[in-house]
Amino acid sequence: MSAQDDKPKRGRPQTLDRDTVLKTALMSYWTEGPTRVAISSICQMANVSKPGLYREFGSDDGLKNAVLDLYREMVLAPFYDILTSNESFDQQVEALISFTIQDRHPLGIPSGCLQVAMRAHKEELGEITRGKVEVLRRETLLNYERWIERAKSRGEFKASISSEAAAHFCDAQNNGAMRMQNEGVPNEVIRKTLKLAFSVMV
Amino acid sequence: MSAQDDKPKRGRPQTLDRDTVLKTALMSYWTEGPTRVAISSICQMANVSKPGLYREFGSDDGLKNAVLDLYREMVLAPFYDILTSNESFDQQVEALISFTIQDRHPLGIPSGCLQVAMRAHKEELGEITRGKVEVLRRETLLNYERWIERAKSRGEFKASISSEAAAHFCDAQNNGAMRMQNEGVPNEVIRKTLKLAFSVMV
DNA sequence: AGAATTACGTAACTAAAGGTACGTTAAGCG
DNA sequence: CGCTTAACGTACCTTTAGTTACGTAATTCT
Repeated sequence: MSAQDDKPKRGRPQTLDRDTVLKTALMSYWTEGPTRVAISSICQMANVSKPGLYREFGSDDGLKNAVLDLYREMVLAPFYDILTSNESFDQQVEALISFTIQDRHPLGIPSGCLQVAMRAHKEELGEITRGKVEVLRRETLLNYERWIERAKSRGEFKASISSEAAAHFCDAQNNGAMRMQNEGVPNEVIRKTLKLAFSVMV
Repeated sequence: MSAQDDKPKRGRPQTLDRDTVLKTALMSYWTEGPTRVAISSICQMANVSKPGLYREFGSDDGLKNAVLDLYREMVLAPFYDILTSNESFDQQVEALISFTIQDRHPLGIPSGCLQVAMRAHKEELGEITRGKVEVLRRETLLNYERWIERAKSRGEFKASISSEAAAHFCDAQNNGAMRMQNEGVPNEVIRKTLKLAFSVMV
């Protein structure tokens, strides 16, 4: 199991940089939309050949699936972290809002959310990617649910509603914020809608 | 201006039924998603030839644009009507929720909302359709805004938030509900999230 | 060194979808 | 009747995007 770097490599060494391809694809999908980026375009940007990419990821579907894994690690995990932090519930809500509507230009981060986009385009994705999207959706909802359960047990959650429905509610607010961002609604307006929405819980 | 039915028709009479094509396309786009239905497929279902359809609508873009007009008339207008009814604000809210989560199977209506789908796929649409989508988006927001202004002037609107932001908030809730419907969330859960959301306003 | 192995990338192939050229047909007009 | 007008629909064209066949190059093993 100790897959060290020193593999006794046989045959021509690989020059394709998996990480570069993944990051290139991630940013493209995020910026342009997951169904609007051609494999060829990714190959050009990442300076790899099409067969090279196919050797590494198997298919368009395989690539998107791998990109989602990366997105989960880079974006979703930090988001989830807020939900399990040691802050108070209303501090966490505040953190979620800040995370969501932070000014992204300076950070080189595209607007919107790749998960939201993938979910909106679910039907146009391959089988593997669709499966991953569904897994991430459930994971997201579960994280919200646990967060709310914890807040309830501390008496910090005010609304009288099932944690399941509350999780869907939070998810809807986040989706809405990401959509507004894509549609060009000013960040301040988005912030107000989120504040209003979350005010029913704290 | 009196374009009566009795046109002095010259040349071969048209057999293509514009209305049938529009309804067929509308239901297909609504059910499958506006970017997942091929022109050829609509032609087959509506029993028209491709050149025939192109003669009538000019292009894929023209067809989608015309379909949106029909959707506005068939679905959005009745929705807007709720916002201008003579009921009290909370009755209107109740009506909106009922309209949104009504059981559609018996009525032969697909789940989700074509406007929501079009907005989510805006980048993949032609210029004309994209324009129409934007017009409808503004119209929807404006209708919410007027509704809220009216409720405020009657003292029925409780939240202290600009009408603009409140309109975006309502729009987000509706979008969220339609997305949940597409993702298979039970109607009762959707109802609960809507109740929770709108509870901040009444 | 040469056999075995593995990755490389050019140049195709294939399918799907939007769109159209063009000969045909059905009407009114003179 | 034939001329004009206008819609009809078969059979194509064109582009785009996912995918791969195949000859070549770079390594390790014996």
